[in-house]
Amino acid sequence: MKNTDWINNFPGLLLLSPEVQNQLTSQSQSIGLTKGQTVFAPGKAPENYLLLIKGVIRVQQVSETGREIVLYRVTAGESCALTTACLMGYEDYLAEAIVEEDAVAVAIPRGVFDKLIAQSTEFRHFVFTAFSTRVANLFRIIDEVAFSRIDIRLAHKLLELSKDNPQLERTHQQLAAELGSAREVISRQMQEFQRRGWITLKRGCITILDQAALENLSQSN
Amino acid sequence: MKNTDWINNFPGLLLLSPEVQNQLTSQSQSIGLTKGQTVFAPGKAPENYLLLIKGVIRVQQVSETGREIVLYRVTAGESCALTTACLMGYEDYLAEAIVEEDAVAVAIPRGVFDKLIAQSTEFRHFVFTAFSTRVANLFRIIDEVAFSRIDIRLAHKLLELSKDNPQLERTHQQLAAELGSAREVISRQMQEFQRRGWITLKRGCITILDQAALENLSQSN
DNA sequence: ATCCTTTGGTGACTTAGTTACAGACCCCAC
DNA sequence: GTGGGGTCTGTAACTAAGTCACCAAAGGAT
Repeated sequence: MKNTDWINNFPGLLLLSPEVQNQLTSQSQSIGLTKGQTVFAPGKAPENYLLLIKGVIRVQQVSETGREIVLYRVTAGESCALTTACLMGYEDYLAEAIVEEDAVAVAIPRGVFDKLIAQSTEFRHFVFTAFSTRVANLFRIIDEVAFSRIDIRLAHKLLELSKDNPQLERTHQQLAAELGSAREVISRQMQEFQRRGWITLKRGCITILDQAALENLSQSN
Repeated sequence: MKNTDWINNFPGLLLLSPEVQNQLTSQSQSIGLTKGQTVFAPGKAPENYLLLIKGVIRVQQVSETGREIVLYRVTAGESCALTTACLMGYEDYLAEAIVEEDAVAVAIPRGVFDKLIAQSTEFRHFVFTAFSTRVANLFRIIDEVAFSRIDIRLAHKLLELSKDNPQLERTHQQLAAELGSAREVISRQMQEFQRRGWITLKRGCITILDQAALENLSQSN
């Protein structure tokens, strides 16, 4: 990537001195990631600090029994902070990252990353902020999995995933994987939502009819 | 604390150059923490990076409905890495830390911490390693809460908490809070363990009779 | 059209969490 | 010692969630 405009996607990086920005752009390279590709997995260590310019990467955990739960998504303008940190600590890593929508990322080699961390307060701040956002998110997931009802979590997730358009192309199985639940459980809950006229179901597609009702449920503790 | 011996408690810090070690010891101060004290809580921000020399700090999450789950413990020779990082990112923080056994900690002011991170590769490595260990632990908790049976988790927790001596002074309620479960559930499971002759129960005290049996269960996926 | 795969529906059952108590234990005051 | 009050544990009935086994519908490929 000759073009260095990508840095504009990251407000936190615009605070860096021109000199540091220059190092970032000159000593990194952009890579393409295609849908379905595994960015990292237990035992498969990424060598770079990744900044996502385009696309979506899903980070999820898979249990021994094959059940899954989505931990978070990395979208354009965000970094893979958490995963990289884990690797810097040489911890065995239990999650995996899958490209959900074709993506372009800037890869910052470990050595450069390390140097920039040392050099730039602003870069450190950028990295740590990304870090703490993810960690706070993990805390929230623990809270939800441990203490929240599944109907509330499902309502919340439907809203989160449908953000802009009310058509949501997901299978019940995929939604179950989002929440770390079972397909049958999600199917039943969605039938109940449909019975109440909040959504309609078609094979592989959910249409949200009553967003307000879902919001109301999802906030009800 | 005039004495600078505390640094010996942290193998990772012994790798630092004498100069950096000197900065650490000269620009920090030790503080005493008494049992039951709140080290931080949602809305109560710690100002320092803490290194624990003695004692135990418990980090836990409390749900809106009052249910609790223990996330991890900081013991002598460890740091409060995660919490500090969260604060550096200015994230709203959902967990709280309670002193479980009278403790002594070295408090490194934020400014000094920041300077050392910039200066020393080894210090960075120390901090990131601590960090990633905690994050990996959060991943494990999510996995267990979402996918593990409560009897298996309980067996595991009993072993973890009883490490050296088979007498374990905890109430059922406390164990439930460890696992993010309910007291009645834990009571029932422990009665079952007792029925099988694995433990005996007295008010506020569990005695482990058959450690092997518990280990066997806790490993059975 | 037929076959096959994916997706969704259903009922019976197990496990976990909730609610609402009652009873046991323990410490302290008297 | 006796009597209370608080803490801790036991129990039963119920709801919520997850599991298992199976079937049926939808949609794509040949």
